[in-house]
This record gives sequence, structure tokens and C-alpha cells, in this order.
Amino acid sequence: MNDNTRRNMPLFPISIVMKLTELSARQIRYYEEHDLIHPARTEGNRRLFSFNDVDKLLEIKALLEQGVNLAGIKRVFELNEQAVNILQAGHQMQAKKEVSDSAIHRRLKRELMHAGRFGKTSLIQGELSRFFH
Amino acid sequence: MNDNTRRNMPLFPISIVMKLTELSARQIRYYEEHDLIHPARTEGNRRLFSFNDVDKLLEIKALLEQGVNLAGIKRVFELNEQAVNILQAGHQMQAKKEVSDSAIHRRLKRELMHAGRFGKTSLIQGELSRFFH
DNA sequence: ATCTTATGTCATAAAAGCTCACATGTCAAT
DNA sequence: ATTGACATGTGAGCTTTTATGACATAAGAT
Repeated sequence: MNDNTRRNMPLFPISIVMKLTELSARQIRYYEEHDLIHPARTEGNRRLFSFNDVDKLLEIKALLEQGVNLAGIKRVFELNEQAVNILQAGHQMQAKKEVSDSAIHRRLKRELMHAGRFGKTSLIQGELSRFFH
Repeated sequence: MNDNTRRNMPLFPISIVMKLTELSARQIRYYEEHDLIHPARTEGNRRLFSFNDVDKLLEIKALLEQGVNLAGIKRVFELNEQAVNILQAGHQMQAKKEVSDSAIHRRLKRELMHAGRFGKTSLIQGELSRFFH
């Protein structure tokens, strides 16, 4: 099980996410409705959020506070993911060639993953991020 | 917010803990009834488990599989906590004296925290432990 | 054979979450 | 000033999840 898997593991009910992000249930559901997050569901249709989901919600919150609207935030996310994909592809190529100065690449990828959270992230996000590596 | 605080943050509903530990709700509640864990509660009285709780449950499971009964497990936990306290005290003394070869001490403390999980821990625990530092 | 320990199962009640619908505050454009 | 879009609040009705408590039982210990 790798880091990505762990960050995407569905763990939290909405009540916990509300506290972690200081968002209302309405807000969280609204952002999902607009395809900014895609929490998993239990068999009984209850939302289950991963660390990644929480992270994204904090990013949404920060961007909204900076005046970006949901459409803009969606774009930010898309671009971010593209960049990550490109880096991953490069990373895999390297792995096959066994060149593997992968440490540098991993670092770059991480920085990209966290791009968009330019500085002014909430305290909570700062704290939460420490759950990860 | 320090590492300890984070590990003790109430996050998971019992359903998630069931999957994480592969224990039944009955088992989890039974262990609580016998004071092996003390999950937090929501206002509405639902259990909320922390990473530490999950960790403890995995340890309980491992020890049970090794034939230790609940009374024995309780003792193991108590001894473990004692040791941690002693180390912490020493650590604080050092901090005041500003001697601070604290890295070594932290390491020792961590190893003690994880003592009792001698080797044969479950796969899941191994995976889960990677959430932490 | 009986007791203890750990766990399963079921009933009942309450909490938490879901969707849908309607209301509202804030801007920007007309 | 009016309209409209966006983001969010609120409430009703319903379903899922969890809690507690009681009773049942398998496996060991006495």
C-alpha cells in the first residue's frame, strides 16, 4: 500500500470533515455537486471522505476566500492534476530506464501536488498536512 | 498542535474502525467495556476513534491471537504507559537543562510506545502505522 | 459438570446523514 | 431599481448507522 492509496482511503464521515475544515455540510455537498470532490460512499449511501478530500476542501475554502469561484477552482484542480500526471509519466519512464534519480522527482511531484496552496493556507490545513509525509 | 494531539484526535466512526482492524463492533465495544480503549463520544453518544485507538485495537488483536487474555493486555498497556511517562519526565528534565540530545530520547520513546508489538503485527497494522511518523 | 471469557445475535431507540425543495444574501449586469 | 446567478441556509421526510441491553453459545479453565 503506497502513500497515494493511504491518502485516498475513505475514512471520515461528513461530521468530522465539517470540524476539520470548518465548512457546513451544505457547503461540502455543494462542492461535491459541482464536481470539486468525489467522496466515496458507504453501502448505505453515506459519504466517506479521504485525507485527500479533506485537503481539497481546505484548498477550496482558501481559494474561495481569495475570491476564486467554483468554476475557477475546478480549473485549478484540473491543471494541477495534469501536471501531476505528466510528472508521473516521466517518473515511470525513468523507472524503466532504471535511471532513477527518483528522489528529486518525487520531491518535485510533491511540490506540484501542493501547488495552488500558495502560502496563505488555513491553520487547520497546516496542521492537517502533518498527518502525511 | 503536536504529534500526540494528532494521534489522539477523534476521527473515525466504528464502521471504519471495524474495517481497519477487522474486528466486529461487538468486540470493539467489549474491549472498551473492559477499559482497554476509551474512544471519545459525539454529543449524540456515538463513539469516535483516534489513530491511537485503532493502534491499540490492533495491538489487542495481536495479543489475543498470541493467547493473552484481556486482563493481561490491560497490564501490558499499563506497563507501557508507565515507561512512556518515565521517559517523558526525563525528557522534560533534559529540556529544562537545555541539554537536549532530545532526538535520541524521542527515538527511545517511540520505540517504547511501540513495544509490545514484538514483531508479529498484522499486515493491516503495518500498513496503518505508516499514517504516522 | 460448571463457570468464565470472548463473542454472536437480536430488539429497540436514537443519532446522523441523505435528498429535495424553497428561502436568502451578495454581486454584477442590465 | 430589477434581474439573475452564485453560494449558502434551513427544514421536511426518509434511511442508515450506532447505541444499549438481553440472551445465547463455543472453548477453556476449574
